[in-house]
Amino acid sequence: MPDPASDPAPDAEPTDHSACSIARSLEIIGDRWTILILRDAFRGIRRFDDFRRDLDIARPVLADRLRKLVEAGVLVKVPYQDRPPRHEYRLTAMGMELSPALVALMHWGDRHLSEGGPPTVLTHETCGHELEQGFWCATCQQTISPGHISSRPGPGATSGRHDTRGTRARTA
Amino acid sequence: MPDPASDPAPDAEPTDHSACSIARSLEIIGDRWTILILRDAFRGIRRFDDFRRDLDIARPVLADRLRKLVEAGVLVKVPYQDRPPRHEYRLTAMGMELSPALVALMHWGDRHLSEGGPPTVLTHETCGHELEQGFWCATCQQTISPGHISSRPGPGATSGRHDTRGTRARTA
DNA sequence: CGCGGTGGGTTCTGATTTCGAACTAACGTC
DNA sequence: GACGTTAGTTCGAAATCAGAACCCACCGCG
Repeated sequence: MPDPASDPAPDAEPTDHSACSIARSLEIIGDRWTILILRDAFRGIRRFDDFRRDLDIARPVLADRLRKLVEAGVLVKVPYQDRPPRHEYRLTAMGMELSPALVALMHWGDRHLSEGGPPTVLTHETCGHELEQGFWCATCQQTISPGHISSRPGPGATSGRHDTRGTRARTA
Repeated sequence: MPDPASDPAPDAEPTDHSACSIARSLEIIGDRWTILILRDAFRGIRRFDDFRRDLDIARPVLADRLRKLVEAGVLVKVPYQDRPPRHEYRLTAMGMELSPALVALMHWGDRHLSEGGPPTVLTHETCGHELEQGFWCATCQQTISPGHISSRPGPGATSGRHDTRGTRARTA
């Protein structure tokens, strides 16, 4: 069980960034505006001007980010009227699968950056109770705490180990 | 049960960004380099020069990002020798709690951006089986699919609803 | 003691990017 | 036919970036 605290500096060879999924993801959504655009998309915003108004973002920047997101397959342009050709931007399935990442970011902000009371809480629609985001072992049918996670790097992974768990809060 | 697909453009009033946890989080980690630095930190890298070598990042940029992360409380400087004063950068508890976000990003990249084989897989340390990241209802003792999530905005949340689920892949 | 090497930076450049304000364009409406 | 709406593009100013050089404290070496 590797523990970063007892394992000072494993390697120094430059990581091949093109082979790291995080780096690849960041090439698409690694931009402050882009993530806020996606957040708005999850909130139901779809039209150019609504994004612009809500985000108070410059038009060229918005146009650029939307274009890139469409190119990447995260959003699609769906026409909603013909005779001035107008379309809206919708999340694709690929885009929707970013939801865990957005939620994780929101939770982190909630926990550590908010002052005054509990912010957004996700609830189970059928029972109404609070949900937590975590890791689930389908075989053992139980949730896993970060301390019990190993990683097995596949072909597309960064070289070597890639612990995403932490050192049990010992470092703080 | 709000569904973005049947609910075209809910609002146009500008969102108060300072009141959105995602926006607040992005103020700290909303930067390509910053996230890569954190990824490295999770991999066990701790020293200035190791970050620099691994990321191939310019010194001033690295120094700036590390300083900001320390200011924000995501990293701490821990001295590891005295007589040339040297220190390493370690994740705080707060920093470690970014792990779900990083993992979500990695998973997304793995699923949608990787070519050729399955990349990094997280496994349950005790049973060895593959883990999935998801939502868990502690009351019902079951995982929840994105379609069964509601959100209840608290004081620190964005105004109104904040669906993080999507429109059941209908949009693609 | 003088000299190079190392870790951890800062300061100074220019080159990119990013941004916002203004303009374009196509259409609908009064 | 002047005006508003939607969705952009073009253009110059401003922030950001990378890179090279420089600094400093220390260590080991001869």
